[in-house]
Amino acid sequence: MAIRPAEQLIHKAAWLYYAHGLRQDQVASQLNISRASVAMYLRKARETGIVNISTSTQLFTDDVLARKLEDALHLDAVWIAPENDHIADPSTEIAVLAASVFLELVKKGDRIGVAWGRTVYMIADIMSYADLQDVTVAQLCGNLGAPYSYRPDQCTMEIARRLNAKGLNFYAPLVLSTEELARALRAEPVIREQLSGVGECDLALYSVGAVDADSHLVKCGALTPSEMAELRKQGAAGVIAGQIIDAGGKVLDCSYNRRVISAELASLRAIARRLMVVQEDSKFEPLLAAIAGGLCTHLVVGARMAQRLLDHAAATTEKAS
Amino acid sequence: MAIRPAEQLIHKAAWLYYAHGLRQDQVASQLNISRASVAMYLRKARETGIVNISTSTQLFTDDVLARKLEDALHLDAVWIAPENDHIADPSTEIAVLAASVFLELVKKGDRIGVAWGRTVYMIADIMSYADLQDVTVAQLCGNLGAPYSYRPDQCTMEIARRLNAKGLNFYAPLVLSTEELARALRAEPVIREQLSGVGECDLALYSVGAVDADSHLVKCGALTPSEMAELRKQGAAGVIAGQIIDAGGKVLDCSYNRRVISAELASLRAIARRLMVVQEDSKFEPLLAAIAGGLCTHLVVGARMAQRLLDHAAATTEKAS
DNA sequence: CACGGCTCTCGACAAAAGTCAAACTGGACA
DNA sequence: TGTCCAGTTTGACTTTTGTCGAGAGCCGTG
Repeated sequence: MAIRPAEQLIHKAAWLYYAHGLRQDQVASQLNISRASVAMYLRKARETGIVNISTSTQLFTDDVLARKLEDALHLDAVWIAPENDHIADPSTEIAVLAASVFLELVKKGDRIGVAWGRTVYMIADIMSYADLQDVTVAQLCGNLGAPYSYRPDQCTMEIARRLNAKGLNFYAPLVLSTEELARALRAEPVIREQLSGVGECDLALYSVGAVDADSHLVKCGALTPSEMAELRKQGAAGVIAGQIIDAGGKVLDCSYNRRVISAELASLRAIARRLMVVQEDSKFEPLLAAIAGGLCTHLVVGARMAQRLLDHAAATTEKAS
Repeated sequence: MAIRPAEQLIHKAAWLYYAHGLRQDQVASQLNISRASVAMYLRKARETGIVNISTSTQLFTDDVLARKLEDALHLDAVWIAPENDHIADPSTEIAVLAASVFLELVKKGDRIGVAWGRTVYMIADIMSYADLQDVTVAQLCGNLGAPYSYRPDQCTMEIARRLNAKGLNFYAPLVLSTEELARALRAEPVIREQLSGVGECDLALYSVGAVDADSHLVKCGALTPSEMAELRKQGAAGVIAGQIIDAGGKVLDCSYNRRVISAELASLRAIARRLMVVQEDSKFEPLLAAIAGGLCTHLVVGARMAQRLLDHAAATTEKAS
């Protein structure tokens, strides 16, 4: 990890330019190189996270709607991505926002737990690089050899790479074929240690999955569409870190869940900051379930979803009174 | 604290430009304003800390010398500002570095204790703005009505202003004329509360003062040159947050110290991260005393001072063996 | 209602930064 | 030793950004 001479130069150029406010040609003459090289070094510095340019995400919390949602759902912070007509792709907007929010929440020395899914991977993919020292990114659930790029281990590793952090992968499959095997595996020292480490995380990043044929669990072969439909009838409302939860946000009592190797919900709740990001409007019920289960303290959603959540909360309190 | 419409625009422009990577003219057409206005908004955004551009200070820790110092003095981290011939003003360089380091160490929700002095004020003055929410900057010692701009309360307030944080000033003078009065004042609920709050700080920022006629304490009239000389004879080695310490880093047993209203050294040591910045080469002995007293976990110094510290440490261990 | 004083905005120009093909390095290898 | 290659570095060019003075709107005031 010793700094290579080339990197030295990048650091120096970045320092002179960004911290001292010199112009590129001044930096160039200080370092005895051409201005073009300086420009190149600076680009590298930005790309690798040697310099960090971050914009405050205040704008998205200062929304009245966001404040109301925080109150109504008892969340620590809510960010709402606008979904006007002239915004090309709301779901990308949400991911960009989520990436910014995430970077704002990460601190040096943190241990971060990440789950997986299209959303999480999209955030990882969009996220800018940062040079955080002493950060660990830990996988929250077992692996699934999916034909997609967003496998659990890939989500973890990509985020670790972006933050220049240590990636901690899970050495187990997400689902096993029998409950005994899952139990036995969970008792393995390596796995047990990893699972118990979840509660020591300072920050979690995940989304919530839908309980339908489009779910990752189905796409990746962990469950068949009919099994999924059956679970739904039994009360499945959402998927968190590979586990099925009911409308109350509790682990559903079913064979599938007993065969899963993943972080216990109690461990997740022990994480101080739990950032949940939901892109799809269709994930309304799953999100409600996750919130009911206290699985989220920080929330990033689109404007439509936010409105729906607020309407629902209002209707619920009205009914109660 | 509600966002004004103008600030809304600044936020939006900053977001589109920095987070989405649009060009200024694209931002301008999105927001239906001229490109010149966008440029102006972006400057404001940078100036007010809505966007944060920070460069990693790795370069200055990755120095071999820095590593050795960390080991030799048992410090958590050391940053060394270069002092080559072509660096115009080493002391400014140290302050710039210290400001960056400081911003890197601050986290949201932190409570920060700051002492005072030329160095601290210079850091505050040089420090770029940031939009940290939920940060408190607390004054570590009583006030001194000095004919300088770097009064204790001003150091505190300026840093608070830069971070967009809450400033917590001390409602007491630094030195009183009698010990009784100091004791009585320390017992006052307001003051007592403030003093006991020091230990709850997450981060401290201070320098160490010299024990000579140039000391702030003398310049500001807290002590006469001859009193200072007398204290020196009694073993005074440095000044920390307005208090005189001996070579071992302990509070010197003297009337002056008993008349001072300031954070107890034990409270200071209870702060997890203690950033000490020393600009002047002449403050070698005071710095040694501060380090001996465990008053510093993170250190920013110039190259010459670093070398001297290391030589001293080597000599000391040699003698011991 | 006309008048300064004020802020905000814009167009045009100047300055700075980004980019690219070509030249140049310093090994690795035949 | 020569040649090839991958990665830098550079000068020249283009694009983007910063700035400044002029003008437009907008108060409170005489």
